[in-house]
Amino acid sequence: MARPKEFDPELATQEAMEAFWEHGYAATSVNDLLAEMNLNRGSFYGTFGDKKQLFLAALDKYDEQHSEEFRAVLERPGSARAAIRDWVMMIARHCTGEAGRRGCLIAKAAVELLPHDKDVARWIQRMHRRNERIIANVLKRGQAEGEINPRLDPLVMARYLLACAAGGLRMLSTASASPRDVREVAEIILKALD
Amino acid sequence: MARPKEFDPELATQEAMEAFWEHGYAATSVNDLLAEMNLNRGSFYGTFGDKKQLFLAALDKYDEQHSEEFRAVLERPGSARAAIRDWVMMIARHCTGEAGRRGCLIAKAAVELLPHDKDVARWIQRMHRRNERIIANVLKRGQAEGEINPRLDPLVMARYLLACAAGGLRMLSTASASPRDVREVAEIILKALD
DNA sequence: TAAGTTATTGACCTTCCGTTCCAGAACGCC
DNA sequence: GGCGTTCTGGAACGGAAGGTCAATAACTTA
Repeated sequence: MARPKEFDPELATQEAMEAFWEHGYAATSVNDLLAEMNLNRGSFYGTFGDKKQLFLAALDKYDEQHSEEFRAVLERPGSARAAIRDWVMMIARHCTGEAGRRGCLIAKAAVELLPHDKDVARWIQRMHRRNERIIANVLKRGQAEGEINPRLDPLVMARYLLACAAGGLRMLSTASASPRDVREVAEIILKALD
Repeated sequence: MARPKEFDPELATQEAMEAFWEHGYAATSVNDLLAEMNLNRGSFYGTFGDKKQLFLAALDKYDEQHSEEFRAVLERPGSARAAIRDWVMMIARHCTGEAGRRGCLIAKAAVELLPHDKDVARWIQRMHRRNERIIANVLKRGQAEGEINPRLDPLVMARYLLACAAGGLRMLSTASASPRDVREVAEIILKALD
């Protein structure tokens, strides 16, 4: 019973996410965002509150899209061990080429804002725990089915995999390592499952 | 044969480094720097050129101080294997408590500036290659002395250790993992040397 | 002590920052 | 077709950003 929006907030959030992903939080000005989102200031502040709230929405959108991709691999039926392997190799692929250059939005947010921003700190910690749990569950299944060394602690191992794959391989990409270099390191990471 | 500076440029660079380390590049304004360095604008621009040049100088200073600490452990005489182990555990210690909260200035610089800043990109790549070389040399020595599996490729292994220790453990610290969590993951990383 | 050089100081410049506000336009409902 | 409500477009805000500049001060050398 009022004038409808002329833009799609979901699509606009997507554009904002891409902009933040490319340039980081501080280096993306509201003007940049308006241009990328094809919005004017009134619509921007009326819909999204302010820059910070939009950033958190962009984090949600990023996680939504990427966690879905990862969970599809990790939680598929069949070999748990192969699922872990494919997940690590998927990250390795994300760490080279164009996608690798951009890095991971969540990691960028953590480095740029986490020490001082309590909202972002909470958000990141929540995601990290969730991811640990997802991987630990796959490991437990692999242990139950005899594919993974049953003497390993699933939660510690999940932490290891998450840190080395999501953190370590990303670091290689910032050092502009070749796809082959990244794959070689990924293989060593996976050896820990034996 | 002219008026001498009233401040110590080295000390001022140190203060600038701490400020950048704490808040990142973009979020540290020139005004912030002036306050931390106890300088006025004229002296600042006269001595350091501009914000960006000062940042590169701060990176140098950071590397100078920290690489010395790491090399002292890595290149000491005695067991190469123990040296690698102590180095990883030293990083683990750096990833908890107050130091862990701040993270690593170089990693922060990489994430914040690398995709778009060619100067920083070059700087980071140079450092990364140097660090790879240092670790690979220790690994080679360990292999020659029969302490480390001789079938491992020293350079690949160096990349692995650097990525997982300097990149992976740092990630745990951003997720505010406990010292014990970090140590457990560090132990798994070191298992790859067997 | 005078000349030459460099450091200090603080005012000042332009540009951009994130945000607010308001007049006008577009819709659903009575 | 008026009415209430929301959205749009853009001007305007105060302040902070990075950087410049000219006047003054402090030192060395001749």
